[in-house]
Amino acid sequence: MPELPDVEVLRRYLQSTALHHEITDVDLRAEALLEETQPERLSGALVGQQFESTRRHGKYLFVALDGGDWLVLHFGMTGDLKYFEDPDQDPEYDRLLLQFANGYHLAYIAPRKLGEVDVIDKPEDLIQDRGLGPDVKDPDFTLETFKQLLGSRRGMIKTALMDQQLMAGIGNVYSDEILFQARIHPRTKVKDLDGQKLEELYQTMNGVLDTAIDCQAIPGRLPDSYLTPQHHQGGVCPLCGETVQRVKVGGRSAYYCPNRQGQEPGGDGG
DNA sequence: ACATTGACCTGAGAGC
DNA sequence: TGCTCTCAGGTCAATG
Repeated sequence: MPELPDVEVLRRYLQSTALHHEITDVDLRAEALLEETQPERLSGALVGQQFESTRRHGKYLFVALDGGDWLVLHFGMTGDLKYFEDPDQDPEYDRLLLQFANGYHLAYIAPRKLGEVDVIDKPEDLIQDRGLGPDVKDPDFTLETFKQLLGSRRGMIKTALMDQQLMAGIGNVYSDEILFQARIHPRTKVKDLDGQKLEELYQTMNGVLDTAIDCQAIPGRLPDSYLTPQHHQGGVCPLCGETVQRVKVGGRSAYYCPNRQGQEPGGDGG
């Protein structure tokens, strides 16, 4: 779930619920989620403070505290947030639970504990330390940027789209959705895409990400023409009914429609 | 450079 | 019911 659109939806959710309430208690139930923060610093930075604003870079969510620190949340493969009042609504697998002075709670949910919770001085530090590329939804991420980054790539397009060091935000599901909408086979070599095709891909990428955000990143709300709800074995192409194919790309399962996106590329060389 | 694999950690679902 | 196996939306490190 938590790729750029999902994280953007979570950012807006937190923004509209948990801002400007004093944090009165912090309960971290899985210390392994802390990658570069001492447990004491977490509560020390949060208790008595309020969330002031939010930022997102790729799949990372940053929340500014009025004390000057930033809370970092990364959602791994299964992370989620829930803001609630009634303790009976405390969700399963809540790994971090914040209590606010208004009686509400914010739960960070991570069944697989593959996410990250940290407190840092500023987002730029983490972006630099992790070597993240530019966020693909940043206004500065232009067609020219996109073409320039891909210009030196020799590998497959799906791998490039998912490389957070190259460009940040796209994961396995949305890379497949973007390539499906652009009618490009996931194993296509970047160098085999001409300028025209790259421009189409760029426009498609923006369209898919914007649409997904508009749909709250809920697969069932996506347009009927979207592949994402069929992103599993036995799924069928929403446009032609062909059974989707699964291939390994960069260690991940890529799903695509062999009818609309072609068979394995390569061989004839043009 | 790039591809591949395994590790991290846990749960869901299928098959027996 | 219980066991085993495979897969899962991410990231990182090690190895060809």
